Amino acid sequence: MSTQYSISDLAKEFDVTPRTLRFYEEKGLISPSRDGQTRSYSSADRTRLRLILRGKRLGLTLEESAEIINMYDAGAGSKKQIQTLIEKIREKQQQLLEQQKELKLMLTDLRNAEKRCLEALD
Amino acid sequence: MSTQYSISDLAKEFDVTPRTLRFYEEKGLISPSRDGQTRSYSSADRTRLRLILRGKRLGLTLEESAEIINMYDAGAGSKKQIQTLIEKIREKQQQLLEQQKELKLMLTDLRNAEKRCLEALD
DNA sequence: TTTTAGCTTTACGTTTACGTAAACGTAATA
DNA sequence: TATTACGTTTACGTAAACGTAAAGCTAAAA
Repeated sequence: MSTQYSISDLAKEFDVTPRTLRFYEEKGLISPSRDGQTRSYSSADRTRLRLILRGKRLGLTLEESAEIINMYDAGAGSKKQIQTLIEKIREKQQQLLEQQKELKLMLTDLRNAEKRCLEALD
Repeated sequence: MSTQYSISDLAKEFDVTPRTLRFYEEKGLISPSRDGQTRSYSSADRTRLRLILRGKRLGLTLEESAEIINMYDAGAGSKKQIQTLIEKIREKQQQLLEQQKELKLMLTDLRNAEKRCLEALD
């Protein structure tokens, strides 16, 4: 059998609580299989979790992350579906590029603030 | 008198509701003066608002934005205060740099997803 | 003068992303 | 055998960031 993870395995690895993982499942973000009653996470589930958390660190909502993740998984689908996906992907890329600009602005400002503070230390 | 703005002036310019501006004031993020009973925003207030919203677009909480903004404004203060500020500024810079990495990762992933989708269109 | 437009405060409602506790099952360990 | 550790579901609670509605003041326009 391929590697499977328990709920607390993943919780510890990614520093979240089991509650969080159950919540993500409730929201349809991850769908681990069951070993009897208990959840069993595949490495694909683990990857999904990593992507969700990456999205969170960028300030995305869970829904937005779900949208992006479903883009990765979209190999199948009709031509029309795929084209819609491509549009959404490009939209999201645009958003991230904007965010990158804001981030640079803020970093510049912070460096200036630091400089002023250092100068104030004379 | 220097330029002053009404609550709806700023709301329109930054595409937020007056409620949002009152909320920020309630949280101590902006402190417009009063023209009798009504709020009157200076260009400094306007700048603070711009910084708050920039922080929001980066996924910062209002409290985090407030922290950063207070860094900009910190010209005065004791040496110890300033040194504490500098540490916080560097911390925040570190966070933003990490965020920048995540962002690049996600952009790369999205470009790959786009590519796969395009290839699936054969 | 009455209506309209915009401002105010007060206060309860809403969504997101979980936290926390109750009540229970199971399996290994003391 | 009883405790400990881990899992489950169900359900109410919570913080953040506003939305929305009520009730009232004020000035300009119809």
